[in-house]
Amino acid sequence: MSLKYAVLAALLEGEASGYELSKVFDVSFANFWASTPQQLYRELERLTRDGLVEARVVRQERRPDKRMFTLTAAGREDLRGFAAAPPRRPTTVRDELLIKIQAMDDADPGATCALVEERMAWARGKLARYARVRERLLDGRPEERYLREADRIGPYLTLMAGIAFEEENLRWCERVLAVLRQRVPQG
Amino acid sequence: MSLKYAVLAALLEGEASGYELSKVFDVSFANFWASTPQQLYRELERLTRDGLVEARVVRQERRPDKRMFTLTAAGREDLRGFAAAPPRRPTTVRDELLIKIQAMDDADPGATCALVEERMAWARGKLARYARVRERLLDGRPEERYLREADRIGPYLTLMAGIAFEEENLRWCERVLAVLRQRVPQG
DNA sequence: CGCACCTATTCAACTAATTGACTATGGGGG
DNA sequence: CCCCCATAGTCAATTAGTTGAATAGGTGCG
Repeated sequence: MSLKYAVLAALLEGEASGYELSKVFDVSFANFWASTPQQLYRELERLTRDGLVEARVVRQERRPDKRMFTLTAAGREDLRGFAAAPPRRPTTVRDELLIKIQAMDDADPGATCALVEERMAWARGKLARYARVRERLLDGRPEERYLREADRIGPYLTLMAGIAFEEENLRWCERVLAVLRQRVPQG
Repeated sequence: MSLKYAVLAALLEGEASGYELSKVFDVSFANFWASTPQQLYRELERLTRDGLVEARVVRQERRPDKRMFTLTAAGREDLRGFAAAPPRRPTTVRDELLIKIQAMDDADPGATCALVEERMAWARGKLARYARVRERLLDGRPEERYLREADRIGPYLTLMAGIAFEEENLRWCERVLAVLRQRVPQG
C-alpha cells in the first residue's frame, strides 16, 4: 500500500528511472521502506497506469534504453494528502539478528559474537554512506543554516533518523558483546 | 521464512497458546518481528505438521478450549542451528511516518507536527510496557547481577534493543518538532 | 437486558513480496 | 578472449502477509 507513496516521495527529488530509484531504495530509503527493484518496477507500472506518474523513454547510445518517471500534478496531490493523514498501519520491523539473540542462550556464544560483529561492520558501512549523503545535502553549509533555509528538509530529517538508528544499533551491539565476554571469558 | 524461528524462539520461554503468543508478538517481539495472530496460527499449524512443536488441547471451564504448544527436541535443534547461522536477509523496516516526513515539505506543517506528536505518545506507551516487562525479568535483582547469573539473557538483550530504539525515536521526534517550530513559528 | 469487549481460534479471499532466471549492451581486468 | 560487473529492465512461479468476517462462550457496566 505505502510503497506507492514511498515511490511518489522519492520522485519529489526529481525525475528518475526505475534503476535509479532502486539505488535510492538501497541507501537512504532503506531505513524506512525496504523494497526490491522488482517491486519498484511493478509499482511504477501501476502508478503510470493510474496517472500519478508520467514516463518518457530515453534512448541511450552505449547503454540500454531507460524510462524516466516524473510526478504528475495528480500524483503530487495524492502524496500531499497522504503526508497529512495519520498512519494506517503501525511500523513493522523484521530483524533476523534479534531472533538469533532472543534464542542465543541455547546456541554457541562464539557464533553469536561473530554475528554481532558482522552487524557492527554493516552498521558502520551504512553510517559511512549516510555521511556522504549528508555532505551532499548540506553542500558546505552548517546544519543550522541548512535547516532554516533549505527548500526541502524532509529528506534531511529522515536521513538523521537513519543515522541515529544505526548509531544506537552500534551502541547496543557494543553492549551485547560486553555482556557476552563477561559471561564467557574463555570465548 | 523467519517467522518460523521467531515462533520457536518465543516457545523457548515455555508452553504457550496461539493467543498468548499473539500477545507476546504484540509487545516484546513487535520490536524485531512483526506479525498478526492469523500468521501465528498458520505458522503453528505448519510447525506442528513438521514436528517442530507439539500441541495439546486444554479444555477450559469458562472459556473456549485452547491448544498449548511446546518445542520438540527437533524444534529446539533447528532453532539452535538458525541462531548460529548468519542472517539470510537484511533487516527490513516499514515506517509510514518516515515517508510522510520525507514528503512533508509539500504538506501542511501543522498536520506534520500532529503526526510526530502522535508518534511520541505511542513511543512513550511502548516504553512504559517495556519497563514493566523489564521489572518482571529482573525480579528485584540489579541488572548487573541478572546479566551475570540469569539462565537466559537473550530476551533481556532484545528488550534492551527495543527500549534503546524507542528512546532514540523519541529524541528524533523532539528534534523534528524543534526544527518545525523554528521554520513555522506561527504553526 | 443489552452491548461491548475479552478469550481463543478458524476460514476464505485477496494483495504484496520474494526468488530466480532471462534479455540486452558495454566496459575493465586478467 | 573470457568472465564478471554495471546498466536497465522483464517474466513467471511461489510464498508471505493482510483483511474481514464467522464462531462461541464469558465478563463487566450501566
